Amino acid sequence: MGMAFIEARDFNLEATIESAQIFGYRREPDGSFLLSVRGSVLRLHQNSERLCVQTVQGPAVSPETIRNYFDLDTPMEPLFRILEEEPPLLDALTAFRGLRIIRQNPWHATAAFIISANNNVKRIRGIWDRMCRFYGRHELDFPDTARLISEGPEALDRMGLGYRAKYLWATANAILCGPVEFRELYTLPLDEARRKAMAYAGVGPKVADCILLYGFHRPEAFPVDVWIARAMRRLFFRNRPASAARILAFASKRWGPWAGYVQQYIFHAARTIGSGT
DNA sequence: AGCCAGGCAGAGA
DNA sequence: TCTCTGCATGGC
Repeated sequence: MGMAFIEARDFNLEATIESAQIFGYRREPDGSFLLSVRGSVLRLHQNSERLCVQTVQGPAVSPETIRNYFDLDTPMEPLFRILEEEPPLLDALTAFRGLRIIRQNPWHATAAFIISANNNVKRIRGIWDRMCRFYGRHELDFPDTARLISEGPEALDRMGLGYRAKYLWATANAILCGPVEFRELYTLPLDEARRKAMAYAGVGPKVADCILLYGFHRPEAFPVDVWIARAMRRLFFRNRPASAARILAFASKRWGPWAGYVQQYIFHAARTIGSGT
């Protein structure tokens, strides 16, 4: 069983994993996390600035891959400076300093956030687990597009996605048949990438920004869901009504390339610390 | 027991 | 472009 230690400064493993950017993981009683990274199952434990990585299943994962997966080589000072200059966001920074955006599998992000529409985190996790158990080789193994399609649309209908099943089915087929177009989302200008992403079934403005932020690591994307909309109105719009489009424009202008990162701190704070006062 | 959930698609104005 | 509605399901 391989074991490695990785120096990880300005990193908060718990906040990173539990901030609902990924849904397939298991929290162990001792506080460590079990999750699938690039096809292998890892057991992760953080001890101050040291990350302990154990390979539980599959080939050993290199430290470089771990650093890339958790975005550990991006200096966080610019983000911390931004958050320090925003009084409404100081609590979130204090609570979750070191929360980072994971470089997850693009298809996983696409599937997860198609499932997430008009849904709740508990249930999204339940659906994710069910799909891993049915399609995968183990309980953290989410199916790739080919595997999903191999079982036919009826199998997907039994996973509890409701009306989203047909969206995920259509999008899985589109991605499998057009992998080059899918990969273009890494490099296309943001608005063009948004339009391309929204061409997939079940992908609107919000899910498109989730796909770009979490799946293609484009931190300038800023998904506005009901939690973010509420928090932003309260923190920056004096509780006045503001459309999602207006909130997005505000965030992009104010935080630019870090908007998506700021969003993750606001989102996690809104869901865990609460929206009091 | 009804409201809500990391919204989207389609229709109509 | 904008607003409005129906939508599957289950947690609370």
